[in-house]
Amino acid sequence: MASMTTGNSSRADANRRRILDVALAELLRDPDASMDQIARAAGVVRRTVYGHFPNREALVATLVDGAVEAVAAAHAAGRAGAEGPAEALAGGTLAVWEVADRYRILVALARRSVTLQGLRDRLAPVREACAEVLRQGLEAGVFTSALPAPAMAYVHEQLLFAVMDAVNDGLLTAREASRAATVTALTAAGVPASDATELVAKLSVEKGGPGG
Amino acid sequence: MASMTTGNSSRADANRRRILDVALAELLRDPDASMDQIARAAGVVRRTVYGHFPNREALVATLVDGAVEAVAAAHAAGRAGAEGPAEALAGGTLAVWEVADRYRILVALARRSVTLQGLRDRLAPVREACAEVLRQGLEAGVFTSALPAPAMAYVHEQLLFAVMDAVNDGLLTAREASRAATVTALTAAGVPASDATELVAKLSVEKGGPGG
DNA sequence: GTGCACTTGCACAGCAATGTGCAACTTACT
DNA sequence: AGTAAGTTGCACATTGCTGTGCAAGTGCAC
Repeated sequence: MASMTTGNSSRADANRRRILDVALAELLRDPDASMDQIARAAGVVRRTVYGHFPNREALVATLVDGAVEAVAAAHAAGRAGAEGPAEALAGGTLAVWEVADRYRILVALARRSVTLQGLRDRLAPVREACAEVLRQGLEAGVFTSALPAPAMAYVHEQLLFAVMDAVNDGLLTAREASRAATVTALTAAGVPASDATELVAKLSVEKGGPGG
Repeated sequence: MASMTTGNSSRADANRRRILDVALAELLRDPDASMDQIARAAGVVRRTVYGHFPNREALVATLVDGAVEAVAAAHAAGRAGAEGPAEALAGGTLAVWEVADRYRILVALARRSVTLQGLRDRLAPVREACAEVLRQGLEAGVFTSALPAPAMAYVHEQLLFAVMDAVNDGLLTAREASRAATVTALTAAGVPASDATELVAKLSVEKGGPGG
């Protein structure tokens, strides 16, 4: 057991992955899930988890690192090559939605937790990038809002989670949620509903989004 | 100590109130705040808290009851006498904002917590009332959205919290937040920005909101 | 200044979770 | 078969929180 971190058996590696996967889901369901709950859900004994991660904090940190990275990458990729703030906002939103399942846990964790407040900070760069896009849009007159750009970024973030909740509760399907969330995000930024719908439809087709 | 629930000394009553007040703030800061944290924050010993509330659950329940009631009442009052869905939505939003400080804890608690998941249900009536207003607005063509009315209600709710967070983080002042949040809520529902601003300005004056 | 209502300060039992140590056991590879 | 990495099943110490019991204290009212 000494070199469980360095050594690479197929089994050990698979277990590690599965523990991380399951932990993500389990912590989403209950941010206070115990190591035992996670271990059992992963089909493993608690002691084994401690073989892969020195403590709970390390496990969660690994999880958070991966999720933050994935979201940041998706957001950046979604904005790449966009023409104008509206396209950038829509593209980033659509892209982030792709990793939504993993993103959810982030905020579920960030909401509570004395232990994990650093997480909000970790996510700040993404929010700032978003705020910058919003700022440009306001300046260019593409966006309109009673709120300053940074506050709009907060709204944008929460708006996505609201739609995720709605999906979870069966109020709309995951298929339609992606575009609906993006349209709503643009609308909340003051883009006329018709323009927002049109833009998102165009981007969805380009990027090969769901439906047609 | 036998009749602390029935008897009424000025001191005991004041303590009870202060415990509830402080608990609200303390649980907002950390939904997992212990009885000891709450007690100390209220300038009291843990044992004393147990004199007023049989257990942690009862304390939180009292808190929740009060907050839910206040929010529901404010929401209803804000919609009273409104002409059309737009006014109803704006009025309800402005009114709810008044009790925002207490409302925040509700969702902070509802988000996590295996113990308190019933809270989301308790809040459901308010959300449903909101959804009904939204539905009427969609039907009347006053609102436009890619989302069904119930999902819009989710967005509406989260939008308010996003603005609250923004206020907490100093992105805008509490003074301007009330109207800005309401305008944004209307805008997210597809109401043109200019119309939304105008309507909210009118309502703010009528109801004697902040600023003018 | 006596009594009552409430508060305090301890002490206690109980529980749930964390993190470790160690001796078996199972796989997989050779 | 034999070896090594990984897994399991306990046992254990520790910690933090809950809820309760009881005796001594404090303030207010009459």
